[in-house]
Amino acid sequence: MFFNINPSNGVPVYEQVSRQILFAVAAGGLASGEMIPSVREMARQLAINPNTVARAYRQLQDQEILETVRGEGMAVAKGARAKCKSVRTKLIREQIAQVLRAARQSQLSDEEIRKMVESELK
Amino acid sequence: MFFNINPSNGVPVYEQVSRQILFAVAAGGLASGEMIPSVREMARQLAINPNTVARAYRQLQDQEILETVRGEGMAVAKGARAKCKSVRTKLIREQIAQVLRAARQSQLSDEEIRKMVESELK
Amino acid sequence: MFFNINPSNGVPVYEQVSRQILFAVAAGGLASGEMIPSVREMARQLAINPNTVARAYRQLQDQEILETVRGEGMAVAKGARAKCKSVRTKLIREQIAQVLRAARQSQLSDEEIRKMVESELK
Amino acid sequence: MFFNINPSNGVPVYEQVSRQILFAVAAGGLASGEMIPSVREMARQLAINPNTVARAYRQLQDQEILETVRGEGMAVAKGARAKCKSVRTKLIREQIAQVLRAARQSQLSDEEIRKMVESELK
DNA sequence: GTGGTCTAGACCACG
DNA sequence: GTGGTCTAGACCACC
Repeated sequence: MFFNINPSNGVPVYEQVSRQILFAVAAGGLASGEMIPSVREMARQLAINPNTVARAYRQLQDQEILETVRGEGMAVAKGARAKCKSVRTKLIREQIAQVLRAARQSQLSDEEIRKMVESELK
Repeated sequence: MFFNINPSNGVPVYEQVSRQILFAVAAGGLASGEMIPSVREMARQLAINPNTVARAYRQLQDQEILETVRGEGMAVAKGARAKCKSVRTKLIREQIAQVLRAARQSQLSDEEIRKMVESELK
Repeated sequence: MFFNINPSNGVPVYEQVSRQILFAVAAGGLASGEMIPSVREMARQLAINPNTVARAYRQLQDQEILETVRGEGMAVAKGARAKCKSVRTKLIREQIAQVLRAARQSQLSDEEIRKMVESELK
Repeated sequence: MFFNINPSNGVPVYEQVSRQILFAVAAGGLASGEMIPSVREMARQLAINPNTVARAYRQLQDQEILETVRGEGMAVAKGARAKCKSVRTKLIREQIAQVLRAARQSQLSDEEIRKMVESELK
């Protein structure tokens, strides 16, 4: 697992964790049925509190992306990849929509917006 | 003033206020030298706490977009419009950059991103 | 608020809290827009830890039954009543289905099951 | 033995095992005196931990539903069938009572409850 | 004052 | 060993 956590980032740590797992599943780096590192192990690797990891895992469990295997740990649920892909797309889409709304509200023309996007895509 | 405030929105209320004033100036709806409603009046109209309005005004004052007129209240500063336009553009630019970073981190290709932007621009 | 918490009940405390709020909304005891007691206040009344209350509230917020009003507290979201009613019914329905499945799996006839239900309804 | 074990099910695995044996005896699928598979054999078949099977067997032994036969293994005890039937009934009865309590607490009328039960009985 | 996040440490049932 | 729950106490931004 190669996760980067930035604790002073505005984005909550548990969100960073769950999002990176979600993206990893969406990208195929974590397959259905595969076990993920235990709460304690992940906490140790990321140098954060186990409760924070547990919260991230719980969030994914609520979305049926992870499932607990009693006494063993947590595994990627079946059908998780499709779900993660769609969630990922929806997340990005929402963010884009939000920015574009702000941009328009501030009277930028579509052409100006496009130019900004292109210049940021480099 | 036709501002919409949404207190259960994620965005701090004082931010919503100051941003909407900033955008109004940038768009020419508020001209240099024009007086803006008093803290109390604005608070009454928006049904929010006067402290919150004061904070928004203070923030704009720090950016030299508003200025106090002794004994009268606050007015839009000289040169505010140009400043607001540039701030507005920088704000939007930053937001776009941030979203694009997130999109890339989640493994979307530039082409997919462009398509999403276009579809959201409708 | 007249909530009963039983900490040694099998059912997690945060679940008891969120369920009782959900039922109160479903029953009309808490109307949309109404503020609910603050995390700290509720924790004090129930003599439990604020974090536990916060978890219950968060759970309801994820279901869009509660919403946070910045700096003020949490309020019952609009449309919450209908949602609570349907969730409540679904919860009960699931439990009933589960029990009936168990009953049938253990070879009880429908008639015997009906008799048990009636006798328990007293 | 045709048992289904689901480790990500909420119900402890050892409970699932012991309950399914209990039901099998109650239903007559396992007669008094009949040997049941050894701990190891059962564990192999169900692909679970032998300790878990042992715990299930021990539980049934405590209820005098299974008994050890020196040097041979475990067998269904004399009088087990009647006992299993009564345990089974008690279990179901308790579950029904519990659900009905929950249903009432959530303000459903007896009539509504009956309707739900009937609809779930199909 | 409010909720939100994070840490720390404890206890539990389960396998 | 695993996850789940709960407590306690700290810090933050916001109103």
